[in-house]
Amino acid sequence: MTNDQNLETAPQEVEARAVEARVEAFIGVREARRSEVAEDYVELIAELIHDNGEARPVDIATRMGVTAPTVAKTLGRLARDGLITRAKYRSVFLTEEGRALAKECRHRHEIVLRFLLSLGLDPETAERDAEGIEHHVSERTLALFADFADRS
Amino acid sequence: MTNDQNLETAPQEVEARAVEARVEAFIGVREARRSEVAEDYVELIAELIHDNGEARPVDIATRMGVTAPTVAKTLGRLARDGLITRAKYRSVFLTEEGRALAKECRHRHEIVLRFLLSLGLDPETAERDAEGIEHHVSERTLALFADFADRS
DNA sequence: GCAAAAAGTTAGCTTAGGCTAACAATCAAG
DNA sequence: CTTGATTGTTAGCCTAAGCTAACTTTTTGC
Repeated sequence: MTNDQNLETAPQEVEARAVEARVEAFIGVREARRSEVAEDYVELIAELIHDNGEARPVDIATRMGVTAPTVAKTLGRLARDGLITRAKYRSVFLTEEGRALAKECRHRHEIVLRFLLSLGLDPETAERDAEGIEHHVSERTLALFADFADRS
Repeated sequence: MTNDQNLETAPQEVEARAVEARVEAFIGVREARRSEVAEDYVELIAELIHDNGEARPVDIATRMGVTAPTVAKTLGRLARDGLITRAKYRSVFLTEEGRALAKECRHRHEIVLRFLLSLGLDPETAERDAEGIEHHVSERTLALFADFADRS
């Protein structure tokens, strides 16, 4: 410690802490990114099961805007990670864990969407932004969003 | 068209349009994801140049929370995409295009951060969420955020 | 001015998430 | 019950973004 004024927090320490927070933020965002696709799939699968009684890969592909092989590969990952079960050439089902995740995602999506709409955004833009934002809101922010939407 | 009531918009058409909007949202989010890393780097490089007079790969690595080889590879892509220039074993510089992007990102980041703070969020969480959210807010939403923060 | 430390690079591996082409299975009409 | 359309899978490719290990270059301290 080759330092003087230690009675008050030195400016460079404040700065250092800010930088550290930023680094944490970057790392956190990278982590969030890794589960984004899984969350989108699980949420969509739940929706398809609810609406159509089943979630077929072809419908997932259409709704996600990707090709069938991409869906197949992603479903393989979801199955490996214990979020879905499936049999060859058959529809997809959510595991207990998958259902829980889907529910949580839907909840977040709805709050974010409701919040954006209550801010005065048009529905199309709100939908689009919500889709991107929902994976990056902390519990704390979500609570504030819900609160705000309720008050409006 | 084996359909009846065409005087009003049929419910399944409304539904179809909603689904289409959702698909567009997914595609849009995927596009946004592709430029997220580049935006983060460019923004950070601008910051380092401003604060330290130069942007060294080692500092980028530390601040991004990744290793030096990862930075090297990413810088290669940024150079290829015309956002930065660099010479071997030397610091990194932004091109005109890179500077413009950095400025835009910083602007977005600041608005989102200011907005979250004005909602009542603590600074650490705000920083973290802003980092994730900033890449997914449309111009329209950004305007509403700025407006809200100003009014607070 | 040289040796050690720090910084930068290269090679090579991994995973995720896209794609097309080719093939296999299922389903639906006839 | 067969055949053609639809759906699903597999193989193989690509890019991005991460890593470690090994190497080169630059900087720094004596």
